[in-house]
Amino acid sequence: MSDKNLTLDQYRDLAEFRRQIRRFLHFSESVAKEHDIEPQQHQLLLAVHGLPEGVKPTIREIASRLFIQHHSAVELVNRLESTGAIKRQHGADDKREVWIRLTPAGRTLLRKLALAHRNEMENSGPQLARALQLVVRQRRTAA
Amino acid sequence: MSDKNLTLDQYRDLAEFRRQIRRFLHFSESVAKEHDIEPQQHQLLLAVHGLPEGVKPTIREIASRLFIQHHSAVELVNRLESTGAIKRQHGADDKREVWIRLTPAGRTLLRKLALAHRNEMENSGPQLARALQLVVRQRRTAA
DNA sequence: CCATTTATGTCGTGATACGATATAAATGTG
DNA sequence: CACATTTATATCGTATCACGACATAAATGG
Repeated sequence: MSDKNLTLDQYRDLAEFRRQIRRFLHFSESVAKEHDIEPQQHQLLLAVHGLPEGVKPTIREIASRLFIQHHSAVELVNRLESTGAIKRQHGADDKREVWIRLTPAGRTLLRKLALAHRNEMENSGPQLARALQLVVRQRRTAA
Repeated sequence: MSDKNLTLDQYRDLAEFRRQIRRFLHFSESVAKEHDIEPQQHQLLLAVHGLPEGVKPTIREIASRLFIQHHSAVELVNRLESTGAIKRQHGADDKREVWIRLTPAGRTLLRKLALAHRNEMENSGPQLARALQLVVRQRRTAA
């Protein structure tokens, strides 16, 4: 099914794919810091605000969506709360839960960042798509 | 040219795109740690081995390709050298330069990781492509 | 009613990336 | 050819982040 070796071109395609991801992430980190927010905190804001319909914005849910442990999410929430971008709201139903709510300041901040990202996708989008295509294509035509 | 507002769906598409990137990176980090190497060190190995034809594997070149400062690359190289995955080779031409060379152990390690990534792309590839498409499409049909 | 599970929080640690700073080799300019 | 400048690498202290280990409180299930 899958060959046990890789050609040099396959390494290069993988490297180029990672490079494009890093290019995008580097842009994202720069924009975040220009707006005085740490990159990971920005991503938590986006994850909360971009939650699908009907999903509760709890610590655990967000941690799961960010692929981090719950206590890592707790720390991000602590920092975001201290800067005033979010506030904690204790669960009305289940009192163990903590619901994360963006403050007006948090929403304003996220909107600026999201607009910058939307614009950047005009550059990153095609480059990422191309690099991704090369990796996936090589995968299919291997063997 | 670009609207100053975003719909909730646009936030959700951006969030989903970031989620897919994080899913892939989380997989990548897991595989790296299973092979007893730190994620960033793995990426440096790949960047070196996947260098285009004729590009010198110097610290500065690699730092540029990873979008990090040169001294951050120095630290990664220090750790990789201490684990025996790479070795430093002083530039024959320009004695200031340090050329990074994978050791046989480093190449074996990278090959295992690259194979695992190539397989994973079968899952991540389509999911990433779909999420990316939604973000870029929304960008085009906005306004 | 109490053992267990679930949700969140605290603490200490290690990897990473950075700015500031340092050193050595190469280069340019008079 | 001296010497100021640039280039390539390295060191040091600091902050963010993610983790494992552990703790606490609320919900749940025999």
